[in-house]
Amino acid sequence: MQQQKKTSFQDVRDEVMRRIEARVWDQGALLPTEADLAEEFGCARATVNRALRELADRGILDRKRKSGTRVATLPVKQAKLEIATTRRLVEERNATYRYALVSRKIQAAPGWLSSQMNLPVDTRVLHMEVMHYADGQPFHFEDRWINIAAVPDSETADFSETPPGEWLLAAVPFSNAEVSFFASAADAKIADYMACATGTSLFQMERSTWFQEQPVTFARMSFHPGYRMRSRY
Amino acid sequence: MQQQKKTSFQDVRDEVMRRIEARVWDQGALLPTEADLAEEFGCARATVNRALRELADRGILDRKRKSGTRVATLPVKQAKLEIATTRRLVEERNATYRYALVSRKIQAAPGWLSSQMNLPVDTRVLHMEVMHYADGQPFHFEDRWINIAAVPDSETADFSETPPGEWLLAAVPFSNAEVSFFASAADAKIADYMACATGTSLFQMERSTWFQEQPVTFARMSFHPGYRMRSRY
DNA sequence: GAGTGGTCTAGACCACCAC
DNA sequence: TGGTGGTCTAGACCACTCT
Repeated sequence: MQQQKKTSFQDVRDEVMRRIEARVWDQGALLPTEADLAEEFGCARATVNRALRELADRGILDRKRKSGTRVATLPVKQAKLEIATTRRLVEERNATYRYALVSRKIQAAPGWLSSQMNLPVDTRVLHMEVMHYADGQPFHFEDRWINIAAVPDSETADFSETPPGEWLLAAVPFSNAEVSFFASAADAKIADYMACATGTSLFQMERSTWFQEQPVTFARMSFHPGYRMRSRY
Repeated sequence: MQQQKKTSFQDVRDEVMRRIEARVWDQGALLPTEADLAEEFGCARATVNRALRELADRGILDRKRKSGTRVATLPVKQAKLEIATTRRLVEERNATYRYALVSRKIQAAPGWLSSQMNLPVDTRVLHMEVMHYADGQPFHFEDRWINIAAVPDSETADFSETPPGEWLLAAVPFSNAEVSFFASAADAKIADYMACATGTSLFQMERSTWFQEQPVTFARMSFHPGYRMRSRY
């Protein structure tokens, strides 16, 4: 039996993390320089650099040229939320996914939408209401608005089988989005679709999407009563 | 005027991203090998590697040994949520933060908590209820449970001035957490503290925290009516 | 077996910034 | 102005996995 031949950046990263947790280096403490650590661990400086960079990306370390590397004082933690299609959300729960197009209409953008998406007034938009089901139970109701100018094909696309979210993901694969989560009471229409009482507290998500600075779509999703969005960090 | 001397990994990353957006490489398409790209861009293979690795970390590319690098077909997008102290949340809104300790009691862990945090039954826990205000308006109500065995100092700590969340961040700086977000109706007690009607739909967050496999704390936070949690990706 | 990404090395130069 | 992290290079070997 002999030791692993080389020191990997994971080894360095894990050992540094261990020392931080063990308070060998307390919050705000200055770490040795990359060169010193490289010597201690018997590896190249680039290896130490990659290890420390990864911890800095996670917010565990603060790094500054000349000043050196310090343990972050108020670690800013980040929870990562996976934003997937509804189909995937449902199937991850081992439930059967079903989708229904409720309504579809081309119209001029209402004022609140123009302002929300930063669209010129009276832009032509495609408005759809759709429902997603998990094992036949209401999963969420989706109010979807698409800027036709940004995605001309949407005007003639068939959304009776393919949910607009999935269609857009294929049509505009790499977009930027702004998302917000909140709670609100079910109005009569949504209560009807969700098969719950009016006024029931529902988890909701709104998302605005851009592709190369151009507004593409806005969606409001109202989840079934009791829905939880989970994450680890 | 002359060109920048060297090709940076950012240059490579941005150019690859540009080609993906321009559909030069469509979804699922196989990219050239690292060696080929290095030659094309006139840089070292390590530079290409770093650029592609960064895009793979973002979920834009799928990489496999032997198979090569492909444009991800269903880009799994990740929204990053910053989990900060309530003080910071409030001050980011340019509001004045105020905190109040409502109740503090040491007791045996109730069954639901034992099961939630994976604690032995009847473990001694510190239970606190606290309120956070923004410009004097209720911001959120916090139901906080601390495993005294994991953080012995908590038993004698003074929480009349320092919120438990901030105290714990200093006491147990690098922990793992599981968080869930949902909507529920305000009960009588919370409605009272939040100065809203019973039954009002509130955005809520629950967080369980561990440090080195040991359960540390559980908190349920009920935000004021209308609260939105935002993120970009 | 062979092709591809994953990683490490040793050295070098640069950019930033506290002193 | 010097010290520190940021990055690039050229080469090498390894690990995974497809065929």
